[in-house]
Amino acid sequence: MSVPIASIRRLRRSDLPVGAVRLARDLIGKVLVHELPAGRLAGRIVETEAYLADDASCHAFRGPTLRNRSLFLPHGHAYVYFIYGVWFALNVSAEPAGVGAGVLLRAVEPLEGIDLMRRRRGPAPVTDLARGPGRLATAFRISRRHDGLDLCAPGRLWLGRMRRPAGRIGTSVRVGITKEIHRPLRFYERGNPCVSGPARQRV
DNA sequence: CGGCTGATGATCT
DNA sequence: GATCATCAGCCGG
Repeated sequence: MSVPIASIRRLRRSDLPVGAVRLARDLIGKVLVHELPAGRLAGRIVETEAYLADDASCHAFRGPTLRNRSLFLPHGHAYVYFIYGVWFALNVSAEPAGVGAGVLLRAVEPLEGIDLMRRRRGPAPVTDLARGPGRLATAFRISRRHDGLDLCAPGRLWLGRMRRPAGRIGTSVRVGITKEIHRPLRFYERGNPCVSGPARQRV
């Protein structure tokens, strides 16, 4: 049973920077919260990637479709997609309405609800529970239902801030893509063991 | 620890 | 029919 952290405060839309690169950097050290009947899940965001409107690896690059339309909502909305037939991944829309761009949440450091996360993820070290976008969505029970949700509106899924500041932020190329592979659009808290991938990816 | 590989289904061409 | 913003499990060092 994890102890609730009293001072996680909701972020309003005006607290979030506009623009995928700025938002991706800004979300490091912020908190993802999902309130469930069984308890509250919370985790510090430690790894993100920016996907830009003019970026061939962004799902919105070729214009809106049924799948990617949430990326065109005003910044601060959830875009959830299903990948590899198995996983969901959570993004935050990043630009004004009509511009398709977002920030992929790649990893969080679990703060609250660790038992609940394990119920979904199985017995795993705390550092592994939400280490990677698919694991994060599983641990936080994110699914297609949450696609299009306003993360800045009153609701169960939201972004927050806490006292603890972000550590040093590292930058690198993005993981697992085949287009625009050289753009430095991945951000992470340096040295944090909850950052995804092999050790060199969190230095 | 790190590298490799098969699984699995929605989406778009 | 190809592709895919991944992961668990397995094997070698």
